[in-house]
Amino acid sequence: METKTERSELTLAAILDTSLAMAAADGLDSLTIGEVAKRLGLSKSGVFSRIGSREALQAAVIEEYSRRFLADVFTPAMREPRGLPRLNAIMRLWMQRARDLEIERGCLYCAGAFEFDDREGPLRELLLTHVQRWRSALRRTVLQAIEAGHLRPDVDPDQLVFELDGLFVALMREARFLRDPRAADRAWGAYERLIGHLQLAPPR
Amino acid sequence: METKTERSELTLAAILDTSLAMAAADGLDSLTIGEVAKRLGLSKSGVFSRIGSREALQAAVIEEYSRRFLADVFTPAMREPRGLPRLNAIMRLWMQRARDLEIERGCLYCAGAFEFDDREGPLRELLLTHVQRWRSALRRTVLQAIEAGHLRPDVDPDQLVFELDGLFVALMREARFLRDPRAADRAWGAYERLIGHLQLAPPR
DNA sequence: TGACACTTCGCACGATCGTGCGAACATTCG
DNA sequence: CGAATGTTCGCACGATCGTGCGAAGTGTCA
Repeated sequence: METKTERSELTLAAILDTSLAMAAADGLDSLTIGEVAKRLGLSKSGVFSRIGSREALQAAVIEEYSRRFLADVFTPAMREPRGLPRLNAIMRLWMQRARDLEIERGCLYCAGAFEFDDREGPLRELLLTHVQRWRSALRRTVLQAIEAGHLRPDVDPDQLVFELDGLFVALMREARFLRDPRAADRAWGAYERLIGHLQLAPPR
Repeated sequence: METKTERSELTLAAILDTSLAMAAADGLDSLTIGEVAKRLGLSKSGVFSRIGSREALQAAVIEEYSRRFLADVFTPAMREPRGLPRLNAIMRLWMQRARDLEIERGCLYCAGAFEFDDREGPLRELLLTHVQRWRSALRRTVLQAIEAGHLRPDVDPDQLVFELDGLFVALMREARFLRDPRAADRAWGAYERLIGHLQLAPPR
């Protein structure tokens, strides 16, 4: 069955893709309708009529980013067995996505966090929801690794989630602001050392 | 001797203080002359004539932030003996400043890093200079701790600086975006565990 | 007192932003 | 073919931005 892709859906997808790149790089604030239109060779009102409003576009960008993030990192890792193997897969895929894409394009979860840390409103709420949903998934995986006996039973899952998630914010800053090409290696090294100390049977 | 504080210097100091608060909270981008004027009860052109240009104000804010940061964290820590005591003092004062001030006002080094990660220009250069100067000081302290035999000789100082600095970016995000009141405790706990594994004589 | 320096204000400018509206265009259907 | 539907554009609006310029206020000193 051929999906009835109307022309509008194609332009909408193009708008979303361009907007995603702009927002990840410079933040959701500097995502302007005029700039999106210019990059796509459309008129400002042409873009506007597709998206309804600027805030709707920003919300759509957040949703789309979350969708791709989960598809790249979480979904493939779910094929690994529960516990430490799955946690390792998550971290490996996460870092791989960072190395292949986000060091160039930027990470919306990182940039957005510092944009919306003091601002109230539906966009903050939406971003927060997605970030916390991801952290819950991470926490669940950590708990399974403890239950499976892969990690020491006295591991505090919230503390570990804080450190794992924080590692990525640190990686993004190191790679994109300081522009240190060794950032990805440093982040992976930090993870290996961290998880090594928390395993039940230490590696050696 | 009474310093000849002209009226203009007082208003300039007030402008700088207000601007610093605005920039730390919402970023240097959303630091607008009109908003500064409104908060101070001045006219827009009154503010403008004091600062010369918007970019000059942003640059002055970066300088002032660095000055206060060093005065709060680095200068007092220099009174501690070289090596691990001084490193511990730095981390304690840094976290204390975070807890007392920056969780409320925001951290310019963190917010600025994600604002200027993809943008070129003199402001990026200025911010980068100050951040790297701070990291150099941190690195020097780590090296002294290794030389003094407080830390294991195989410690990679750049890796450690990455993790220490990254801990703060993670702390800021956790406290300000996710608004977790346990963020400061988690960051301090992560530091203690990290440094505990790198000491020559492990604590036990 | 009048002259002068300094500080601040009122006002206007061009640019850019989001948004609304009616016209132009393409496509499909009767 | 004409009518209808959906997509995009041109244009205008009010708001806000940084900036420039001349006038008003405020103080100091001859």
